[in-house]
Amino acid sequence: MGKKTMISMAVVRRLPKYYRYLGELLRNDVERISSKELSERIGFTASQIRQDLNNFGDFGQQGYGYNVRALYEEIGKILGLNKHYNTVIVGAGNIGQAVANYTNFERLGFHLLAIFDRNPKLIGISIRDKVIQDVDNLEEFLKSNHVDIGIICVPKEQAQKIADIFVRCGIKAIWNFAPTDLNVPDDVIVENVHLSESLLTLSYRLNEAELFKEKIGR
Amino acid sequence: MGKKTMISMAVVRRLPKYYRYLGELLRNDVERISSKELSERIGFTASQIRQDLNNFGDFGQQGYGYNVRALYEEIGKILGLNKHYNTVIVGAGNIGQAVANYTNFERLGFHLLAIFDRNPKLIGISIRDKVIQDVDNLEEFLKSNHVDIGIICVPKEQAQKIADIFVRCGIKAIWNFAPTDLNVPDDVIVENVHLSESLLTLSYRLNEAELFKEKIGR
DNA sequence: TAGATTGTTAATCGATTAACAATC
DNA sequence: TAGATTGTTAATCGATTAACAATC
Repeated sequence: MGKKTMISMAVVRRLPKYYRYLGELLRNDVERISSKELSERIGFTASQIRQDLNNFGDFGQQGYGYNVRALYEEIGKILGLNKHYNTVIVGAGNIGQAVANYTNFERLGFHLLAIFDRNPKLIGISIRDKVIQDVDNLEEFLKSNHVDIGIICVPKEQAQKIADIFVRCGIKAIWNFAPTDLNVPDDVIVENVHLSESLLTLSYRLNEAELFKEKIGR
Repeated sequence: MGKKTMISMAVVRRLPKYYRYLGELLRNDVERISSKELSERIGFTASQIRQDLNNFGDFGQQGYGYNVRALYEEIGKILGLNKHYNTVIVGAGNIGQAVANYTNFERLGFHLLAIFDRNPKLIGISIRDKVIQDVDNLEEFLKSNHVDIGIICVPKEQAQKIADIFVRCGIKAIWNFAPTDLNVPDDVIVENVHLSESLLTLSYRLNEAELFKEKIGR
């Protein structure tokens, strides 16, 4: 009996962490693991682990636990890692170059097809065998190449314009590093990486105790 | 009357977004805004906005709404942006360099003191006027300089070792870009940026509909 | 079989939304 | 004052945890 209900984002965001921990267990030749043991390592409750996994199927076995390799592979499939994705990066500045050079993504099945920038000083330079192309060629490129994921690494002022091109060319998933929110149709998925929001969260937490000490004093 | 209760992370993670939107309004010379108007722009409900802000104080005025500048500044203070932070980056690879070059952080009050790496080819090179130093000098440096935030951009195998040095030298906040979880004492805050988890979340969502189509077929 | 551990239901907890009295 | 909009309480919704029967 299949469940058609969409999975909550809270669950989805834990999946990559399961995958990472199971990969480590696998590399350490651990064959089986109970939700209780995994709980102690990963820091979620055993109950939550069982609930999470049961969203996708019955991967465990009573009295035994979970087979590490089988579960690792199942979660890999759930995450879509049995597939291959073509990506392009737009913006070859610091972050664009960092993402381009992160070879681990290639290993996971994310294949970088091309990099674009509008800066003449960068156009023509190679990053990992990819010549940086003029962003004016982006739309044409997307029309003649199938791209699954568009990666935006341009300044925030240009981000929406690039997103519009992506949408127009049928890209359904955008990985956005620009510090802004993108407007896209409902069928296009945007995953944001907002570094400065992460840093501000850190500075908030660093000051939190103090913040409320002052309040109490009032 | 001050509230001493800690704020939930759900609320905290929305604060930087409020700050960003208020900054934009300010730049567009918007003087006042109601929770309803802000709701339409930022995408949170008006009710949630009022609840969130009331965790920190009474910033609004009945019948008027919120003064944009005042609220912007208040949230800035809440986020700790009225203070100045010294940071160091360990790991001068792609991500380390990208973070070092992100000058916007400087503008927010995060001052980069030094960059470290263990690669002799990188040691001695300058990034934004900072000479990359040998990581063997890290501990000594931290003992003679006050550092608020340690930024980890080394491969995952070395990340815990660096975190241990940070903790030993009294650093209370770590911004971790290594794809691993760090073990630190309770009084040390870790903020993770796990790029590959973000990418896997994206690929999950790209495949979600399909995943459950298959399930139903069974 | 007995012990272990899952899958799953029920209970709890926390976060979001709705409603409205207070008040500018 | 009348209208608008907050601050805040109450209701709802969703996510996590606890409990335990099912079963390997």
